Amino acid sequence: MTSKQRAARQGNATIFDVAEQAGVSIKTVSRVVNNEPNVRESTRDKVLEAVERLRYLPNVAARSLSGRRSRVLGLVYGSPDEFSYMKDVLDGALSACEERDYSLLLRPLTLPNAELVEQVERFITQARVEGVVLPAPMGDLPDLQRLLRRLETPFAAITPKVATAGQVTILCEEQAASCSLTEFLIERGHRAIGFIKGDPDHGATAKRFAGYRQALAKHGIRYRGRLVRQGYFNFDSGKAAAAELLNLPQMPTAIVASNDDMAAGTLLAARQRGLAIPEDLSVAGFDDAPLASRLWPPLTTVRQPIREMAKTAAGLLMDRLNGNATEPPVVPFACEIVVRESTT
Amino acid sequence: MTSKQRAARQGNATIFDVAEQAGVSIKTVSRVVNNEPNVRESTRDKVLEAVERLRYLPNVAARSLSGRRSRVLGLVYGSPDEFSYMKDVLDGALSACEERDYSLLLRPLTLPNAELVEQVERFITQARVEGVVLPAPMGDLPDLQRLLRRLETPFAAITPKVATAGQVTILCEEQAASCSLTEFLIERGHRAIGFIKGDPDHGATAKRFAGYRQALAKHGIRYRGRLVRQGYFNFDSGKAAAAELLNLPQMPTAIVASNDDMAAGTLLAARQRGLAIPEDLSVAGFDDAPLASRLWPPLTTVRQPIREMAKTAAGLLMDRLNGNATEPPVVPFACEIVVRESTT
DNA sequence: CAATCAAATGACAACGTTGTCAAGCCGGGG
DNA sequence: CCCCGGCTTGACAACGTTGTCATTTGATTG
Repeated sequence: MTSKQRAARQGNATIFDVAEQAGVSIKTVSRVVNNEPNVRESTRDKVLEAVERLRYLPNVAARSLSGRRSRVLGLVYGSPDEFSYMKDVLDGALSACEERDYSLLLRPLTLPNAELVEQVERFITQARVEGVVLPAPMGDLPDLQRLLRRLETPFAAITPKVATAGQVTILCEEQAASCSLTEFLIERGHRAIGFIKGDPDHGATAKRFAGYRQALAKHGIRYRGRLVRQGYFNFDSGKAAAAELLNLPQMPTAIVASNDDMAAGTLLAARQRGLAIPEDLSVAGFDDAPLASRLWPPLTTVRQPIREMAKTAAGLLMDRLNGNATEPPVVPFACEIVVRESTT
Repeated sequence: MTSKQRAARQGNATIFDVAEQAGVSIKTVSRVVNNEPNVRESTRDKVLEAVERLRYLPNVAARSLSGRRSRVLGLVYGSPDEFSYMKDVLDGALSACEERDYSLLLRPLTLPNAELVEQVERFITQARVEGVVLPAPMGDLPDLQRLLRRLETPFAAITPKVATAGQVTILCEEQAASCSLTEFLIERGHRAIGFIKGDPDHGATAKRFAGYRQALAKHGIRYRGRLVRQGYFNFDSGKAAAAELLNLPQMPTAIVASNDDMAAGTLLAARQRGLAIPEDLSVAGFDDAPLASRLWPPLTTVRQPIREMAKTAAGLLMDRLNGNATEPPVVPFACEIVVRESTT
């Protein structure tokens, strides 16, 4: 059986088949396929033609085994995380990987998790993951960062914090956005503005809260702790927190929830008290999840270009892995306020 | 440098290190690690101890290259698909893969797509994907099925159709569920029941519609085509279709939408006409997306155990790949009606 | 025209595992 | 006591690619 027949039968030609077809050595084929320099133009053409004809695709396992490079990126995320967020992260990361011919391996994690370090270490060493993308709030876990540094595995964190020295950091200006959102309400006459915080373990929580306080301070409005409640980025906690705020002797005229799911909970709590939105209460969220535009009334919220952020994160990470280190690796992204009908 | 030192430095021991440590050959280590028979108990213990001590993890690339097996499963999905659905599919498939030490590679596809076959072929051959999981509606694409058969790549389809002879088929009894849902409304006195169909390219669309008609027939209610509108499984199409139904001279007293997103659109259309839900109009959806419980009023809908279905799909697929073919590979799953407040 | 040097190409080992096949070991039957 | 056969074990090739280094080629220079 000739190699050509073998290729046809198995549906995948090897580098030997291409070399034979093009009348060169396998090493030259390798050079052409990997865009290495020092190949004569005519030779390159011959090889590319053979590649084309045989529909040759390099075997990733052999590549990974031979070279140092596995061409695999890892994506570590919290499995119960809001999924519209993860969808965008996934889309962005995958599209970056596709451009550079990388694979993306997923590692969902349930938090909190005592075995986190062990699980991720296993994930990285076994699959020879070259680099890891950490969408928020994964970049905020000190244990994880320490592990990645120990394994000398570069990573790209999407996070509102800037603590990841030396690593790719995709920064969303959440504090500024939260401040703008709060100001938007202040400018429309609101003075008693409630705020529902997110999960304390997420870096975004502090930033969004800081933006709220910053806006109050800027406009000389006294901060009142009783207008602030703790939530956990989910519907039920938002509903409960909102119910408390609406029970206050002096009910706020507006509530900012730290994400859309909690804003949806706020809407429900308001409805249960017979309040009209936005006439009796303005409500704003964060994230511009698909949910936001499906609710009634549609939510005023803050949109982050998550997909682009994730694509940039993965892209810069791969650039670094390949030595094209474009400094500085800290890239800020701006958020945008989306005004809908839940606010007056 | 001894192999032990090398292992310590690089963070990953090889099979040689383990063999040396345990005083056996690499082949014996391989046998132990892969749970192959015919290894003396005492030998097995020695090896396992060495594995433990060196924190040995087999190199997936070498495994893939050497054996026929890549231990990689592919998940082909439509990238704009409803993502709560994909989240469950992903969760389920990943958890099955984790149990069996497989990796899962994702291949999102935008449909319709002329290059579909080429893209998937590349995906499968390059990464040496052993088998493919096809969540609905991917299992309904004839081109894709033909390709997979040509590549001799087994697959597991999650679909309401039963057309995938010889392959793992995870069946959701959507017609029965749709029938029950419609009957639920009929039993509560509704006679003029509108129906919003889904995307014609999805297998689920026909099944859900058939269930609706079945229920009408069963209760002697005449089918009226004007009460049925075409939608495309998204919010806007649902809203438009509902608006048409609500404009009818004889407005339906209930509307069944083929998924929750279209039901959300229906809610909005009803609100814009000043209708009270469920007093003036009952609305029901399909899928029990997170959205369903966040809307007002919360949606009556149909829940499918998607996560379990995907886990079973991936699990059975891997069992087949490993020769543990437990026939028959057609597994039906029942749906469940979730009654909430959008129906009277 | 020979010497020199850079560019182009190739031979071969290495990557870490599994598959194949042969060999060693051990107990039981003739 | 020897032989047989099954359980254990090991030696070695193979998987398909890249890295290293040597060799060939071709042009340039003295």
